[in-house]
Amino acid sequence: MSASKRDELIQKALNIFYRDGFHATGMDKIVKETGISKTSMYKHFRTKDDLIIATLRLRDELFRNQIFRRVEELGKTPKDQLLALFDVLDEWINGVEFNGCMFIKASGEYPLHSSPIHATAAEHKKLFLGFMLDIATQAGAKNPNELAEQLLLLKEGAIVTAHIRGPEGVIAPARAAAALLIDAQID
Amino acid sequence: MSASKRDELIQKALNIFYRDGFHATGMDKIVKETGISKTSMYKHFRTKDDLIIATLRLRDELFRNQIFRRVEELGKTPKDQLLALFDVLDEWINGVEFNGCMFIKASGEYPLHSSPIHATAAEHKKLFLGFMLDIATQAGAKNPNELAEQLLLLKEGAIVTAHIRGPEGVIAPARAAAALLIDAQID
DNA sequence: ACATACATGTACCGATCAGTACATCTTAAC
DNA sequence: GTTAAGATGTACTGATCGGTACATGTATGT
Repeated sequence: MSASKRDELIQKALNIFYRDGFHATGMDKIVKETGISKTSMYKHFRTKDDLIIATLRLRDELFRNQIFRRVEELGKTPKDQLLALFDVLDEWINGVEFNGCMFIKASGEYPLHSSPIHATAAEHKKLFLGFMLDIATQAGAKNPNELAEQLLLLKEGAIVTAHIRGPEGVIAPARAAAALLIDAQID
Repeated sequence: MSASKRDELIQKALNIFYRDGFHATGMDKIVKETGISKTSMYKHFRTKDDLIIATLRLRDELFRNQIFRRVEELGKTPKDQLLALFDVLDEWINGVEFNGCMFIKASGEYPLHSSPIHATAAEHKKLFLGFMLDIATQAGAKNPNELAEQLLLLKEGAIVTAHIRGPEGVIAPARAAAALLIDAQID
């Protein structure tokens, strides 16, 4: 299977898993919706779980790159970027394809910490926290570890709440809370 | 089926769904682990989805009662109770049976807002927000709606993060953030 | 002993599941 | 034309899925 076919499979499978869930999506549905044959799929992925992990890794890469880029566009200084995260979240949760956090869903469906799928979701969160920590450090936060963690918790809470309830009335209080926390640590 | 048998089924099914997920749990597994026959199950629940909804409703009741009681035990004043929520969360996420939020999992596996299961999860969140709003109002918050929402977002973020990464280093920053937000609104 | 209510046990239905096997097709290079 | 690589299509395996049907067992009241 060519690399481009493999990438196409992962991208399309990602969209289906994100929309419908992991257990609720069988391999036959993926065949039907991607137009890629089952034989081809099993040429690149030993198991369905391996395909799921590949989709999570792609999602991690696309997601962090997108957020990083957007946050840099919207925020001129590191301090501004910390707050800009919530503007980026606002754009996302109000988008038509918003369906919550793929990693939260993955760890919900694969709850054991020993599961490679759960581990991949945990890895994403770790990387994202590192991303936040970098910016908080650059912004001169008094306790960048704490601030990064707090902003991450608000982010996760906002995403989950927007997914369950809908996006209304979620980002404004999150952003206000973030502003307060940021101002408490950064001049 | 007697009421007590029905309650037993719901309680046991709740534990299984919470531990293993909804789609990953078939009716035969529930039969095997509860010792209740399939015929009996279908005497009280038209469908598996109906059983899931019953487990979510029970979970909502037990959860809110438990949190409410514990928060009142740990916090003398409404202001203290707002912060005490995070101590209660700390107890929960460090417990051996902690497996994240059942409602977040449910809405993850049933993403459509039109799904009765998703709607039941959303209802729980709405009720919990109301619970927080009551305490914030009693505590004399300047903007109780905002404060309640912010504390809920921190709570959701803490739960989700503890489930994905493990409980370490989650509640301390959440609690510190909550303290700051509370002090900003309540003398 | 009999009737009734409650419950169990399990075979069965049609469908779907992950993964395998293999025949066949398409394209490209030589 | 031949070979090789990449891919499709689909039947198949054994298992599981939600839900139904029905025979059988148990407990209780009369």
